Amino acid sequence: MAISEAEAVVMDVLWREAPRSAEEILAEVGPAQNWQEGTVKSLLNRLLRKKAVHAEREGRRYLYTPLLKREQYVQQESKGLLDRLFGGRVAPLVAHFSEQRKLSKKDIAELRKLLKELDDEQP
Amino acid sequence: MAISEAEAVVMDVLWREAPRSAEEILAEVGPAQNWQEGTVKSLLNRLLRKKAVHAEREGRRYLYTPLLKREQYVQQESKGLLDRLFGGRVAPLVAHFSEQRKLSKKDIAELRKLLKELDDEQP
DNA sequence: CGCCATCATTTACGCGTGTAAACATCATTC
DNA sequence: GAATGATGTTTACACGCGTAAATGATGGCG
Repeated sequence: MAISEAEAVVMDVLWREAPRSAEEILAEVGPAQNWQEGTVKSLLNRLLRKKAVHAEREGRRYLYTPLLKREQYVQQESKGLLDRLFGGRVAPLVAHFSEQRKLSKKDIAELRKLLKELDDEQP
Repeated sequence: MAISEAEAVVMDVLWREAPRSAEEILAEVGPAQNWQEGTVKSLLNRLLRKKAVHAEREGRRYLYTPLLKREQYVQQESKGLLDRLFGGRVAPLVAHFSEQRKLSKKDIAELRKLLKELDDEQP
């Protein structure tokens, strides 16, 4: 089963640093999200059930470690969107952002560099 | 309220051609999706409630037309993903697909063309 | 040892979703 | 004009999600 958006917020904390306790996660995510302790605990339990995190007892509490890798998650999510909206092809997606004027100078520079590298690697 | 994935499938049919009757929509989407008539009707009603489509009586049935434009929907969806996963920047997204070897020759060619055009337009 | 503070686990609840059956409406045919 | 068939509308139901309160377990303190 796919992990939900709220769950992904918790994963994000763990991807930045792990292992972490529920309390630490709450501290990092509570203010921005306005979540209470119970909320975070529930999300952690659902993530456990989905085998997206692993919990290891440390004294009185548990420390949580991500099992699902960020790269995997990003992969699934972006492939889903790409397939649903752009026929699975990257260029139309970029074209979309381009039309939308959502390409920053920095983006353009980086894209150029990226293409150059692809060139070099495959002459 | 945002439109759901199943609802988007119905919208897709309407974006390809509109107006259309429920029956026509079912004919196009039923086989692939394994949906029954009631399902499509419900989705249409929810889309009506969300003001994503408009219905106009034509004799005994209704003809549905999209109100939400495909471009708007694509915009929302892709901005959401971009913000959530790539800090709102396009280049990292493309880099991600590049690492994943998801860039086809065609993609690369098109991206190159796109960058060239951006160049020309803003000398 | 018994109680309090900490954690975690369970249970709850309203809401959207996917899916569809039940019901209502209305035009067409006998 | 009543029965039939085609459409649309209402209602239903299980499930995941966001959010949190209630309950349970456990280790430390007096």
